[in-house]
Order: sequence, then structure tokens, then C-alpha cells
Amino acid sequence: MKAIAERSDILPQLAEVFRAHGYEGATLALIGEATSLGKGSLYHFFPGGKSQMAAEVLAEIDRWFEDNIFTPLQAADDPARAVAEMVEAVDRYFRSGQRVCLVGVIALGAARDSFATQVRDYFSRWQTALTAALKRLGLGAAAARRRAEAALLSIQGALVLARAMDDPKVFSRAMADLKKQLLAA
Amino acid sequence: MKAIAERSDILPQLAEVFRAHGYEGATLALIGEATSLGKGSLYHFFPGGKSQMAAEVLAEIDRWFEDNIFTPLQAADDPARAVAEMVEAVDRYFRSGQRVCLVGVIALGAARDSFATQVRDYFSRWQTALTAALKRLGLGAAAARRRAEAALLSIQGALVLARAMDDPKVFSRAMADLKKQLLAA
DNA sequence: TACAACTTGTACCGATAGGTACACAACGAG
DNA sequence: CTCGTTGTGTACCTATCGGTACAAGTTGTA
Repeated sequence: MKAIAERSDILPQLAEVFRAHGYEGATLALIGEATSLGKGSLYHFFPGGKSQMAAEVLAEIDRWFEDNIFTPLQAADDPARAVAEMVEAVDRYFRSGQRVCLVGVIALGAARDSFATQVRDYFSRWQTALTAALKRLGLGAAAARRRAEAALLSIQGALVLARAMDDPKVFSRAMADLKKQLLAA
Repeated sequence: MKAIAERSDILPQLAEVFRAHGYEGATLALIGEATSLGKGSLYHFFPGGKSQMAAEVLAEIDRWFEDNIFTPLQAADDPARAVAEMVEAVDRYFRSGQRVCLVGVIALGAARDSFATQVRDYFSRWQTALTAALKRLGLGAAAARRRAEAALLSIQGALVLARAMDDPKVFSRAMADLKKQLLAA
């Protein structure tokens, strides 16, 4: 009867449920099914219930982006290569637009207010990291900030449009454009 | 006891509920409150329940965009002015990013599959109309299509980012950029 | 082997979900 | 003044919601 379940195994499964159904649409029944965990286990790991689950999922996403996107952008020797690799990593992470950005989904929904700081931080830290890389590419501070903002906007817009059109090529196309625009003189 | 309610009065109120809470989050209680209508009236007007309400709201949005955005783009004497006016109309419609695009919200959620054709048509007709205007500005067919796609993507992305950052200036800035990019040589 | 700490399934809770049934009130047409 | 049509409020239905309680099983440690 004992657990095989580790917290680190549960969070990604939780994340997929929230991605697929949104915060309000992710019922405990769906969550239990996706994780193969009963309410007993679920509330043992997350006494705070659904909102704690979502908060921890957001925290884990944040961690992943910190390690795989933000830090490489700021620490890389070759900023141009780091920017290009960011775009490729994003394309892989979102599976060419077939996966959706949970942070974006929450931002659009009614749950935004409950997770406002986590949502805002995610994007602002991304923007900060990308801005730093762009400055090292020779852009002025203001131009770098503007270009970084435009990049995040393109990624989120591409996710919406790709899902709306049900066509991953929309996303891939946008990522190819994005790479060019970020690295343009 | 008789109705003052006209279908045309109800739909905009319905739309705001769906925008604010998403499809799954828009409960009949919220809908009843927003429209000041009991279940009796609601199911009298919409025997198909929630899904019919959402479908008719989408249809009305489609109609509005057809009249106020798509047709002007294709019929205008001065395509450059038409494009500029589109951007301004979009800025007003979304109240500088404080209002959200219902079609985009649905596209990201689990309800997408139920409204797939309506969602896809909305964007593809928009793209078609904008492409036509851009071609009349002298762009080649392929370039015009690409630029129109990028424009829709920017609008949706700006809505997500503006809400995530809780800052309407993000949206206004994106719309100003968009106008420049659309009208660039 | 005994005991505490950790997991788990199941039963249960009140509240609310979307939806139905229906009686009644207001109207326009004759 | 009828009478069918059109709205409307209310009561009610079953299913499910998020969440709690708890007993029983599993484990590491000694």
C-alpha cells in the first residue's frame, strides 16, 4: 500500500492537468486520475488542496526556467548562441505549440489574482535575463528591454494562435522569426 | 413579470462573464447574476444551456469583428489608413489589454475542441482580411500572409502579457509597435 | 519485534454544479 | 374578454465539487 510516489514525480503530472484544463477546470477527479493517487495521498502531500498544488506547480515551472533558460541567458560566454538556444529550448518545451504555457493560461483566467506575484515574476525575470543577453549583444538598455518584451509577447501569442488554428507550424514559424529578430543588428 | 430582456442585451453581458471566468469557470450562478436573469429565462432563451450560450456569444463576437474590422480592411479606399484604424479599433475593443479576448481564452482551454471551427474561423478570416489590405499596400502574397499572421500573434501575446504583468502599458506599447510594423515598407 | 512516522483507500460532508418541470404572469391578436 | 404565446421565478433533480476524517497498511529504526 505504501507510496512509490515522490513529490518530484507528481508535480509534472499535476502540471499537465492544469495545462490541459486550466485552474478551474482541473477537478480533483481529473487530478487523481492523472496522478493515480487518491484524495488521501493528494491531501497528504498538499494539505492546502488545489491552490497549493497549483502554487507548487508554478514554483516548479519557475525553477525549471531559472535553470534551463534564465541562468544560461545571463551566464553564457556567447550571448548570441545563448539567445538562439533559448529559442530552441522554448520550442522543445512547448512541443512546437502543442503544449500550452500554464503561466499564460492562469494569467488569462480568474485565478490570476490568486497567483499574481508568481505570474508576474515569471515573466519579469525572463525579461530581465533576456534583456541582459541582448545588452551584451550591443543593444542599448532601453532597446534591449523593448526587444525582450516583444519576444515574450511573441512566444505567448504563438501559443494561442497555434492552438487556435490547431497547427504547430504556426508556432515553429514564429520561433524561426523570433530567432532572427532577436539576433538582428 | 414580463421580459424587458432582449437577446441583444443579454449576449454582451454573457460575453463578459465568459471572458472573466473562462468557459468552465462561468457558472450558471455567475451568469444569472450578471444578466439579472433566472434559470427560467436563461433556459428559455438558450435551451442548449451553457454551450449554446457560449456558441452564440462567439457568433456575436464574430459578427462584430466582421462589421468593424474585417469588412473595413477589405473595402477601404485607403488600405494604409484601414490598417491603422484596425489597430486603433483593437486597442479600444480590448480596452488597452484590460479586457481579454474570449476566443483566445477558449483556444487555450479544454473547451477548444467544442468550438474548434468557430475559433479557427475567427482567426483565419481576420488573417485573410488583413492579408488583403497588406497586398494592396504593395506586399507580395506570401509576405502579406506572414505579416498578417505575425500581427494576430502580437495582439494575442500582448493580451496575455499585459494581464500577466497587470500593466496596460504593455498592451498599448505593443499596439504602437504593431502599427509601425504593419505599415513598414 | 515493537513502535512511531508515513502513506493510502474509503466513506463521508455540505455546497454547488448544470439542468428540468411547472405553475403563473404578462402580453398581442381575435 | 378570451386565449395561445412568450417570459419568468421557484422548487427540485442527480452528479459532482473541494475537502475532511480516519482506520488500516507500510515502512524505517532500534
